[in-house]
Amino acid sequence: MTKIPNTIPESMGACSFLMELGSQERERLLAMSERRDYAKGDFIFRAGSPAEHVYLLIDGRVKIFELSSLGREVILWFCFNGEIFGLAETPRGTPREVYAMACTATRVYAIKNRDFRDFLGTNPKAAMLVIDLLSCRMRGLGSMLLNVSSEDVATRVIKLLTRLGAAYGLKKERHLELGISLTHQELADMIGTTRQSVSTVMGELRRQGLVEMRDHRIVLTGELGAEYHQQPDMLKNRL
Amino acid sequence: MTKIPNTIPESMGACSFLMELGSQERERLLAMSERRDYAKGDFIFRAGSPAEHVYLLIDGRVKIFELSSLGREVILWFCFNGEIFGLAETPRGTPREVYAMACTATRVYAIKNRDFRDFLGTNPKAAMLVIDLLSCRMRGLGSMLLNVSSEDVATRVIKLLTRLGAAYGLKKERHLELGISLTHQELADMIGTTRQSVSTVMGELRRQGLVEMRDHRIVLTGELGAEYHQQPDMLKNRL
DNA sequence: GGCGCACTGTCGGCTGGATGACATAATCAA
DNA sequence: TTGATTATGTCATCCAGCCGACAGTGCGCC
Repeated sequence: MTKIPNTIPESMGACSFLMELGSQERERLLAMSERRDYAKGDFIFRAGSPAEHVYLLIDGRVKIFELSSLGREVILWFCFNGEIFGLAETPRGTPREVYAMACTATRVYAIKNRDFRDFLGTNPKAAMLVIDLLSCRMRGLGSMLLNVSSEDVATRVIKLLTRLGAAYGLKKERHLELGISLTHQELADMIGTTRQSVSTVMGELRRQGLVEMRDHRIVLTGELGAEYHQQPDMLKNRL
Repeated sequence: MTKIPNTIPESMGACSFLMELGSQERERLLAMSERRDYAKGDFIFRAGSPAEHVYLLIDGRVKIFELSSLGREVILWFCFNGEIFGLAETPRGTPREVYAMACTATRVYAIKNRDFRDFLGTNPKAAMLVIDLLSCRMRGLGSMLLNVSSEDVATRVIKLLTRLGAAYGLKKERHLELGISLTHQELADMIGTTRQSVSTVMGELRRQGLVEMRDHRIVLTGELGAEYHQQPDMLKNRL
């Protein structure tokens, strides 16, 4: 019932939540929550709407993003099994500032703000976990900001791949296969560029033997797959 | 001794920390901390160094930033009296990922990670404050990311001014004067552009009567100063 | 005073990358 | 199978904004 599939990459543990809770607390949390299912493409919440719940992601993939004034998506991060999202606007009760959309069929448990707050108040360990989680996401946003605001597109793609590799990579021999499949459009929305530019860069990287595709998954090979030990010339200062 | 000057704009209360603590907890915290003074331009910590303390800012202004591979500064935020910083790397004990530099003569109280963690563990209210704080900063970074990755320079400047106005603005008659003075270079580093571009845009805004300078402080006038009630044509979709 | 330094204003030339367009897969539904 | 939809590869065009340069201004310091 509360099966948390162990397909969650270990490295994500840092940002997972359910797994880090003791089973007792987990049960307590789930007891005060309400199950909801969403189809691919459904919004779980939208910017501007009141923030009344936090969400535990049980199954599926959720995209957290903003919309620019021209309607462009800016993806802040993805959520996977066991992660919690919808936290940031909770404390002050301000309206949502981001969108959360199910990328696949998705099951979540929704918890009322007030209940969650009470839970944290009586659960220092859980509160600490939330602090860790927010810190982790903050650092992520910080490094995204660094990327977007002062690196060229090729660098941004490489850094993004590296980051994804660190977060969702599954080791295979000497390679690193991303456990998730993303479109060029999604990659572009994560680094503030266009689909075309991503296609071009990915083409170059493939030709240089740095990435390849295996059934829709990106595989980091060669220097990119080898855990950043030495940096080849073309990667210099880009990781 | 622990005087927190009331020059702190009220709107910043959301992100201030010391002020929100009860005086008892405040004393307890300060008791376990160590005072340190920095001159303008000193680093309080650097990216790469071990993260051993969190800091309470008692007096002065601190700039939190990253460095791009080309050596460009990317300013994440500024800290003012009463705020806490250096939190994000604390939980995992990972090295610093950002730089903290004193912009003016600065006094801080440094608290050992472990002590701070214990403090939070026994102080649900303080833990909740930290959660609020991190959430608040996360949302800030999110909106910065939105800006940088998909708006043009003029829009980014206007949005930045608006945000600064909301955070640090002091109401004067029909105007909004920023309580801090920033150089064009600093503004540029906050929105991922160049000093020249900022100068140009600020010139335009001045000519259009949207901003003016009063003894080194930026003053938002006209539509920009009037608290975003109606949006004039040129601001449409930019706020 | 007068020197030095840091900040601001402005310009012209150059270019990275956005845009739009189109062709080719690959995927899915019926 | 067939048609529709979505993802990818590639190109020619164009322009926002970066860069380098230089002049003007204000301010602190000796």
